[in-house]
Amino acid sequence: MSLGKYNHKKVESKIYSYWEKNKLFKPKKNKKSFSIVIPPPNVTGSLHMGHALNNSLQDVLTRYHRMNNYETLWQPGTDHAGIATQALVEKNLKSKNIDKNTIGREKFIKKVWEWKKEYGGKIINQLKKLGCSCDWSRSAFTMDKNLSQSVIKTFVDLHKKKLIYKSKKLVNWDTVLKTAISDLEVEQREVNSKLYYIKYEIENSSDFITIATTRPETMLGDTAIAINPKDERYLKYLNKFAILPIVGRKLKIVQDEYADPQQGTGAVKITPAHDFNDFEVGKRQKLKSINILNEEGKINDKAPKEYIGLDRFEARKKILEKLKELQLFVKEETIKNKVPFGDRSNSIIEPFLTEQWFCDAKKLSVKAKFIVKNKKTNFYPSNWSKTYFQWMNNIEPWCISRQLWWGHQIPAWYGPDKKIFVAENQKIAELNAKKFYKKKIKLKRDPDVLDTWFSSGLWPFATLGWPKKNYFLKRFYPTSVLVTGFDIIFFWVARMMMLGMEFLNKEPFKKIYVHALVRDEKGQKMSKSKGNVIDPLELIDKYSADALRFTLLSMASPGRDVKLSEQRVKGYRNFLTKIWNANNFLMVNKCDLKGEISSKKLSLNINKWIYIELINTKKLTEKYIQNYRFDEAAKTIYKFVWNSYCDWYLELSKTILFSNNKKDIIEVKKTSGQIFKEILILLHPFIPFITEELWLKNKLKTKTSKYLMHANWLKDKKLKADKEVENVNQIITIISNIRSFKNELNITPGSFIDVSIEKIGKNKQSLFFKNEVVIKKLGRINSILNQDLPKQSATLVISGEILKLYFDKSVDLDTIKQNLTKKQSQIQQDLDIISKKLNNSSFVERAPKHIVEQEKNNYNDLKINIDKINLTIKSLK
RNA sequence: GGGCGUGUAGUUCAAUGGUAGAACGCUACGUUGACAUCGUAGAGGCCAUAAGUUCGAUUCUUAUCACGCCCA
Repeated sequence: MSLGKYNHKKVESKIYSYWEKNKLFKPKKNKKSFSIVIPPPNVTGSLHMGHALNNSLQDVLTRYHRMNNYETLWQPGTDHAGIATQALVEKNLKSKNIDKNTIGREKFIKKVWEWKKEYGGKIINQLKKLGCSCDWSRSAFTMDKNLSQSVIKTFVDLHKKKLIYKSKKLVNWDTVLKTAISDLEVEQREVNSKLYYIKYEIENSSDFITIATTRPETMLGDTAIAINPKDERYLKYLNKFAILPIVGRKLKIVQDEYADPQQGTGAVKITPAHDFNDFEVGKRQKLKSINILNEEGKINDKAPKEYIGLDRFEARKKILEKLKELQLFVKEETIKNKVPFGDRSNSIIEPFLTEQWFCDAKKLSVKAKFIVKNKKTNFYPSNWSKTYFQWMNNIEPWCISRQLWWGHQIPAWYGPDKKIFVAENQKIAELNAKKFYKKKIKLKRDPDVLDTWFSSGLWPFATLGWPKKNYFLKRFYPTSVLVTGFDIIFFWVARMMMLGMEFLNKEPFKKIYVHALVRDEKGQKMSKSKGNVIDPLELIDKYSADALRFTLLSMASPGRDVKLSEQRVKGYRNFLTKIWNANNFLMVNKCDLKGEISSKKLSLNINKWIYIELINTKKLTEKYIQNYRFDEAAKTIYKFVWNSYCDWYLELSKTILFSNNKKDIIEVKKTSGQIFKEILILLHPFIPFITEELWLKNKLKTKTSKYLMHANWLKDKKLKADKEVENVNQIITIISNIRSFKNELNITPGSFIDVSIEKIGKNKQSLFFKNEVVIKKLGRINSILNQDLPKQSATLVISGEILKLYFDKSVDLDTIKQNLTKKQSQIQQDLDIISKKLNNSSFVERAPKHIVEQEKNNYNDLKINIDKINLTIKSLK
């Protein structure tokens, strides 16, 4: 009888709409609370494998706690992704021949909002496909009004505390995006470069000093040459001047430790406006900084005419040509060096002298470090705290202003004399200005916006309502756990810790679970350019969201990358089918999922056995979830459902279901149904769709809800394993042994045989007779005899007990002997090892007693076994 | 240069100071009372190398060799 196949496509969308319609994602008042804030995906983004893993993990935790009497909030939302979004909308407009500068800031921002309204929900819908049980009614966006207010308040407060300040410094400048970016957004890449050696003439002399540089174009901004104080080669030039080629500027020759005698020629040109090290030298030596670039990376009017307007790389070429012409070019060497690239624009980053807003991260880091050191916040795996400290200990001022339009505009206004008024809004700023200037003054607002991570840094409390002290903030802050990838520990986690501690004086998360990256099956990072990207939505379409989730979860071992292959997803799809079919079996046999049967009242050994297996599985699963070992948790349930329940229990139970014993049949129907119901509950956090579907299909319900999503996990029940339960394990061993034996002897597995247990001790014989029906059915046995038959038999030894099997066709004695001999030598090997140990007096003396005892028992067991085998081999001769 | 991590079955990964496990793949065979997206059985490992600690090391320590990532 076929009961139809599982159609995940229909089921998953249907089930999700039920949950949504019935508002099951909202927190329900309960004793304890549990909260997670989602790492907000970029509003421009679409779901990739990293999101799939990250959110599957969060959903397991959320659903698990929701089903365990926690008032549970999974706070969702998206990030406005300043640069990415602006670039995207800009490109869209460009394709319509609209330039953002002609329509102006206000209209452009309107366009961005329009774009957001139309396409910004994409990733949210994709998260829904994955089954995420976020409270969507609370969905937040970093540019929302209330979040913007938190951002402004944060800025103003930090400014008041002098933790935010404006300063003229070298920053990392992206010449494509025309904005400053933070250190973290710069990627150092090793590339093949050339080191050029250039002669600078010494003033009033025929001498030259040779310097080496990879960036000759910056010489236009040179203001000194540095030599190491210990470098005797150059002492003669001290306090003299060199003449900057092409430009003709006089450069002071200064002593500075920064000049490394081992590097290049040991003399180094100093360009304070275009190199971070040179900038420091410039400060020490009180040098002028001459900026020779404009914001597009082109040479500006501080340079000789012929170079003005040239791109930096064009200028490099021209300058080298000119130097050759002037015979000041010495040589070039091919070298490898690290060059900074912008992670968004992929262009070479320029150190660029500008005025920017900075946040004093060093001061903010103090409390953030303290809280982790004191274990109020713990990393899982704990090693990540090292990464966290390493960065925190070497923290630099955080450049927070960006020359963009899309983002939180900095709440700073300028008077005509550039006096800065930082305030929550223009009115207050103007009021302050009025006080300051003693008259009404028109102020100009800072055009820059804040780094997107600045607002993301407020995420765990701003989304809960801060600075308002409402119910959600009180109930759910600090959040229980943050689930995130290691790649944003600095970007995001560290900043939330700093800002959370600064403003709420409480850690934003109690735990930080750091998961790995998802790679392809060969271990390569997935990237569009490599073409090895596996689209989670395609896998969902093909195999279901449940299968994808289960795959990702069972592969999420700590400290290891997830190497995803489609085969695995397929395998777990089969698991879903298995569950579906098990349900079909229960339906066909009218098993009772709704009835309750007390575990204490169970009388059949197989029922007790499966019940105990269930309890153990549940305990283990709980332990693993609490330790964030989702891989082990998934494995544990998988094994229980497939092996214990489907392979053994359901098979064993058939002997009763198809018998005439009404009382036993009822007990089996109830037990099989109840265990299955518990399986649905256990599995729900991992594979929510199919479990909910089966729950609804069976019309199961709890006191408060008809949805599985709001059911509770099995309460701890105690059931002790008694001898009868142990017997089930023995029965399984016996059946397995008989099956393998037949297989080894090439006996058709389907054929029925007779078995004699005459040689088995009387007390153990009862096991066979008490469980005769089961052993006969699954072992395919005609009759179990307590007397050997007068015909040819094959001898099988199972844990030291001898069984005689009678086959219809004659059996090759040699094969049996071979088999026994093989087993004999295996056991002998083990025995040798153990006896060696037991004969070692220092082992017996020093090893813990229970280990010695255990080894002795092992020895005895093996000895009995091998003796029986030896006897059997002899009897075969 | 500093830091972190990983080397275990064909593959992907577990576990463990006391006889090495799983999944997938592979091989053979199919018993129609849920399931071939299945069942039963089977093959597969000097636990990277070397030394040390220990009664005992795949597990702890150190070194070496590979590979990966982060920071400078």
